[in-house]
Amino acid sequence: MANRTHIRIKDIAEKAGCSIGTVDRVIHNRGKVAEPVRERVLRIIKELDYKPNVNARVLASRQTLTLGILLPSYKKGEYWELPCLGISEAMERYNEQGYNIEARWFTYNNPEKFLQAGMKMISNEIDGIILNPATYKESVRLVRSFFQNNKPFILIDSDIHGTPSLSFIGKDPVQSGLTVAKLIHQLTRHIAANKNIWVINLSKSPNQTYSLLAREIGFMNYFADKQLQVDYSFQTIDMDYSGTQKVVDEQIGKLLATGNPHAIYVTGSRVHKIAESLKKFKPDPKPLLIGHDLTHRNIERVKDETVDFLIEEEARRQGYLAVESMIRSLTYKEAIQKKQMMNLMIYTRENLPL
Amino acid sequence: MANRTHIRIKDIAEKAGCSIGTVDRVIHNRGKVAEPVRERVLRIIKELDYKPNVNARVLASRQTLTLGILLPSYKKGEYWELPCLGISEAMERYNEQGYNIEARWFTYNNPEKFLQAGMKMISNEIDGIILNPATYKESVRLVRSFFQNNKPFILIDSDIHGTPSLSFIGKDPVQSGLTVAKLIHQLTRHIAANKNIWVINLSKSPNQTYSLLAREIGFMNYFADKQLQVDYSFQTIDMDYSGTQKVVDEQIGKLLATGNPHAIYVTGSRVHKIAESLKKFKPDPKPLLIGHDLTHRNIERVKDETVDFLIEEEARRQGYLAVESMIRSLTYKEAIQKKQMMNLMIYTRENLPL
DNA sequence: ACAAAGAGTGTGTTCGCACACACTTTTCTT
DNA sequence: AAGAAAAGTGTGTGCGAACACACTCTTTGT
Repeated sequence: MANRTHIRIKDIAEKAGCSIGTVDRVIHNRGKVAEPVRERVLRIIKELDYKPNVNARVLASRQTLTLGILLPSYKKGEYWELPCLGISEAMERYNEQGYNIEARWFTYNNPEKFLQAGMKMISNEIDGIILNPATYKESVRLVRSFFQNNKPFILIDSDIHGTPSLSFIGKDPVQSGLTVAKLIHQLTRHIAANKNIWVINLSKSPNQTYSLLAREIGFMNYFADKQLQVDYSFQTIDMDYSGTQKVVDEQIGKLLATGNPHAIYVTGSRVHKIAESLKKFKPDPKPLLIGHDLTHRNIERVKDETVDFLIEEEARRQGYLAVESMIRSLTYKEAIQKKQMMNLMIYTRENLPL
Repeated sequence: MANRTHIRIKDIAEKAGCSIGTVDRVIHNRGKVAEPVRERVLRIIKELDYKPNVNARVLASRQTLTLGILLPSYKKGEYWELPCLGISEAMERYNEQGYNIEARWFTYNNPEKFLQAGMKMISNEIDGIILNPATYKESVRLVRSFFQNNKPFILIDSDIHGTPSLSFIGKDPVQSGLTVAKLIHQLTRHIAANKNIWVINLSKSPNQTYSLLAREIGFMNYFADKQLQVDYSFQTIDMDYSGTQKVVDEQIGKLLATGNPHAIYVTGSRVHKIAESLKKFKPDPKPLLIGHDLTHRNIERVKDETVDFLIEEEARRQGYLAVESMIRSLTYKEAIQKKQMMNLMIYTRENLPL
């Protein structure tokens, strides 16, 4: 019961010898306040370590926040569904609690659409933007416009370094590659022969190219650092994934004809496609298969152990945090952590969630 | 701006043709309400899917919640520090937001103390209890008292099945064991010889015994299921950890004299002790070393790769969620999920957090 | 028949903050 | 010097829910 633990703006006003209205003006940087008074109030706020009561704030300011969401288009079960689920979850949760958060969704499947949709958001009454950057050039252009139009934005999944974003939420793809390399190294180190490793870049949307490449770089770096090139031979395969399983099958078939790898690393989220192929060709011994992201299809393949390990970067949480960070920033002008790095999770059949 | 999205008790009152006071009485089950009115109100609440505004609630009800925390005693850097950090973090966060959460901490290092401290909490003005159960017998006794005295409680880390707890927060230790087994299996499968595995139970506090045993069971089950007994030979070692590294060293020294294992699984959180020993004896080839929990010391050993993998069960988050669940339950009478299972994380040098 | 007890209901204040508004005092204009 | 503009400040209302209180209308006992 007894709660004079929290200090209120009223307390500050009393100590500063002014009214709560003035304190309010200082806190929100609005209206005019005499300089000495402002300083006094700010000093007292610091001294008393004033923390605004979030509940009272939300209750009193019945503003509606409109978020603009700009992400690659996706089909059900694909990677981008996960961040979207996180975004929706966060919005629901905040709305239930009395906030008024709205979203305007935009998707893209090529750089032009990306730029186009992004520009639309500027004119609209959108308070903050959450986006995944497509190609570098377009992203830079877009971000510049955001900045000039004073639209705060948060990047998720892929970063554009040196950008004036509120925050980047995601993970260093190089680190992902390193982790996969460590796994493959450890899992194959007792194989006597020279180890044959495939690295498959399976993607269609050009936007993913960067992070896939970065993963590959991390992957290769691991082996280079440990000077393991003698024991391993690598083959990088860029598959232009056009949509059908058949195309994948064909290519895998051809490749298998040239030899059976000990391990396959699929740098994107479509490792299940490779798993399907492998199911058909049944190479013996079955190569170790590692990929990324907990999509439904990938999870199924881990369950039947055609995929051995999945790495994931808390895709869903990325979306959740993006919304949360944006709300905090917009409604309380709170400073947001510039980089919010996700954990890298390693999943296998035995520790799948659920 | 335009927000008639949320419905308020006032809206319900209007539709039901009564005052907000009456609605309030229905919602909180207090005071007298005519049966037909109560039913009408309840119906409307359902129909309109009324969700109370959390902010208004917290703001209006300036109650102080006192939580009783009953956990094993620990030194800095040990496992139980992690859940405690989570608990503190949650309390801080909620207090910052206008709640008034207090905690009363109790620790134990033997079953008697456990029971004793637990009983103390009943008499005190404690609104809810978060505890880790010690031995089975004492836990059952204590939990019965809680129940009879109408003290809600949440179990973390270890479960007592069939207990009338608000929630259990943790992970099935059998699953942990399975996961470690999978890792060790995969990591050693290409070793030609018969594989020699040590399972070390290193603990002093009897309360941990159960989860350690369960992990061992899960571990063994994996190999049994896959009928791998032919390829593997296991040696279970119960080390009565008395505190000094020396004792551990001695025992490890003796064991190594009898042969070099291919892999070592330490079922508790003290794998760093084994790592230290291994550093001294330098068995060649270095056995694979796997243990549990992201304690500082374990993290150091993963960094220098004397420990190869750590499994963890989101220890910190367990504490956080326990507090959060308790608050939700106490202040809003919200129903809490009976079992909140944590993710099993696999960590190695390349994907350590931070 | 009248008071007391009980059942059922409505009103008003409060929580801490946001924000609109009104107000006073000072400083410019011409 | 008078009026306008700017600078600076305080008050009041409302957000949605909790809770105390006061009130009306029955029912019961004597």
